[in-house]
Amino acid sequence: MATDVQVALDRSSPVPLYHQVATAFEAAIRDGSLPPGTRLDNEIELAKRFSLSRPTMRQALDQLVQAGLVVRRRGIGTQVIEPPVRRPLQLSSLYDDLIEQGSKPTTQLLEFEAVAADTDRAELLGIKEGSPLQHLRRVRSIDGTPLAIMENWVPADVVQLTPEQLKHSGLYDLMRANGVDFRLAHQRMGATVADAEQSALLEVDEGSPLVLMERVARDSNGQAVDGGHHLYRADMYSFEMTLVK
Amino acid sequence: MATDVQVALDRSSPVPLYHQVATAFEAAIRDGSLPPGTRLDNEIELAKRFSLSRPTMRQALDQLVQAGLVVRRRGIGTQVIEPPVRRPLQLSSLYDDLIEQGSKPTTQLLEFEAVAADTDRAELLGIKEGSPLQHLRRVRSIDGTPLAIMENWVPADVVQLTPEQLKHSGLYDLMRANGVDFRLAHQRMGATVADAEQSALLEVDEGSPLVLMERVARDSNGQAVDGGHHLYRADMYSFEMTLVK
DNA sequence: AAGTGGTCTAGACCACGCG
DNA sequence: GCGTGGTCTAGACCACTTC
Repeated sequence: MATDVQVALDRSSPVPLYHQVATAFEAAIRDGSLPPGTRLDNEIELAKRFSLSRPTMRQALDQLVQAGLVVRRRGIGTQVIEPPVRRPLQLSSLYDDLIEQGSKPTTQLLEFEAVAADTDRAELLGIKEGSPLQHLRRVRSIDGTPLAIMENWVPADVVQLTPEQLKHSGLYDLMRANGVDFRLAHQRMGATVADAEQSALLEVDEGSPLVLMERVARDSNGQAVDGGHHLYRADMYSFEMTLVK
Repeated sequence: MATDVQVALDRSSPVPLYHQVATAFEAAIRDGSLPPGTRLDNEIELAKRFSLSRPTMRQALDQLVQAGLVVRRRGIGTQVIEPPVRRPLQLSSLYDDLIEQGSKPTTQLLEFEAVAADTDRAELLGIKEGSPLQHLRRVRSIDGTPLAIMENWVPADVVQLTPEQLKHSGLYDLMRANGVDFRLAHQRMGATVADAEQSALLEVDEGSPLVLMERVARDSNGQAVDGGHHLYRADMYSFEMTLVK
């Protein structure tokens, strides 16, 4: 089996070796060099080829498993999996597609104000009631078509935002640039229908389906740094994920 | 900081040591023995305490990170984060979810028939057009309240289902019992609104929001073993997940 | 019996955060 | 400077699948 993946390993790079290797394999799988069903060499052979130890090679392969790109079975080997099929009809990840095509999302800032945390917000973010928050409400559009209404609450002590900044950058980019180190997020996805105001903002009929996402993001201290409530047009957005056992 | 987690390690058990340790910590975190903010001992200390090597102890801690239970930072240490009401991403079915919550779901089998794969279905499952499939359509209720309309396509060569079995078990349980080894699933979530038939089945108003989930599950061979198209009442279902790093 | 991945060990050096 | 997690090595034994 030809598993001729080319890797230019840079041992002086800050990027871990296992990640360099995994990235190379991921690229080879995605561009078709390693078509679905391909059986990779065993990990000892691969480790030898890249002059790595077996544990390091394993760490790279584990990353591919986690990404849902290969399956591994003892006694059998490692095989490239069938990629998920994107159906052109119905719901599609138009947002991702447009981003890949080079379209630029634009953001309209509807509201930006300092507020005190009410009971719900305080509980959600794990902070004291009455704590100072920044509340923002935005509409994100792509090529002039509204895609989402995004409402966020950011604790004032995390970062001080300005309306000017928010017009030119995404919230998360902005927060990262200000030293916020996102580590994990809990999110919940559901569905709802557009009311009068929402339908006007998103340019859809009242009663149209919307994807609802609520998210709490935390930094490396475990401190909540953002609470988000987002509504997406269902005809322009769906959330794809790969679950690995 | 008192990190007095008790573990009865069984080295003769088929359960890996790192998993035994991780499970013990997970239990301690979930039951409050290790409240949020608790700082664990460093991994070398922990390894010594459980008589494990450092890599094995690390593997256990990595599992906790992956589950979104702790954060680790070099130079700082390992800290327990907010109480994990959320469950991690995992392969599951609605039936499994409900069982875990202690509820008693019931299933009504609307349709069960042998069909040949049409173009869409063949592409979705990665099989030949015209291949024999089992098509089923069910309504899942909980305590008498309809929760979901579930439509599935299962290749005939994967498992032979019977209507009788489907009334008493979840589809995934049934398939597992027949030797199907689920390994991964690709799924997509979106939103839609109930049409006349759907609203009648789910006992909601026409135009009510529904959570749409499409899923392709694969076994350890990478073969597609189920294609599902599920509609959930938005007022009774949402999907929670934890994203790490 | 041969080959595979899964687990485990006992070290080593490095990058980072802090005092 | 010190302690922390992050990375990497070079082995070992085992469980499982296939022939």
